[in-house]
Amino acid sequence: MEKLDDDDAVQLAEIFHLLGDASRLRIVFACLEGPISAGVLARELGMSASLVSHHLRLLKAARILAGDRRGRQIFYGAKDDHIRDMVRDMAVHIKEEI
Amino acid sequence: MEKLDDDDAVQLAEIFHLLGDASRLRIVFACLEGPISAGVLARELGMSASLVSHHLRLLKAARILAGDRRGRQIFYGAKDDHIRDMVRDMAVHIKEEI
DNA sequence: TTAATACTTGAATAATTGTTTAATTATTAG
DNA sequence: CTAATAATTAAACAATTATTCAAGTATTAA
Repeated sequence: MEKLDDDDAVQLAEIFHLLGDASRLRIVFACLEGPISAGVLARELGMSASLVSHHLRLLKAARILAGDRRGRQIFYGAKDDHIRDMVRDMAVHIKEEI
Repeated sequence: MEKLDDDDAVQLAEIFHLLGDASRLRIVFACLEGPISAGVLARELGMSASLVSHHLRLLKAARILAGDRRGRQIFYGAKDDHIRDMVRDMAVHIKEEI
């Protein structure tokens, strides 16, 4: 890992870009702790349901989060363990740095 | 590492946001390979000198890159080893994921 | 000094994107 | 069935930001 071609750069940048918004990042971290419904996310983070939903759509599309419907609620969590570890590791790295 | 308060989210998001642009990401990776002048960066990446300079300013401000003047050229590289490792690790994680 | 090179800066533009508002779909309870 | 809850969607808006263009500041060579 040293070389980064143009397509890699675009793909990588897309993921970084998704994590590069404070609202979305807070949503992602809230989901890392365990499945949480869209409504509870909105309430706990103090965002409108609409805004949370918009961000969830992007995070789902990027396969960072996954939704699991149960009744009329949809619970969101990390798409898989690898994603969870990745996000945590990146946060650890950056927090050490600052 | 589980809790992320609002300030953390903003700070973290700022770094992610900087890496979340393909042009800037290509600049960062080019600099990871070793000190490289702004002009060579522009030529090799096919960007205008002005654009590269604007991006370098942001990356310097965030202490991701550092510049070292030598004659009339300024060579840019990772601010320190920790930054270098961090960026590489994040890229590795994400490339594994996709 | 002047001329040339290397890089930066500021202003303007073009494009993207985060957020809101209002309307809509899905699911369940009565 | 209707009413109520949970979430999504579309359109519009506001704000941010990537990029370009033109002018400006260092540094060195002649």
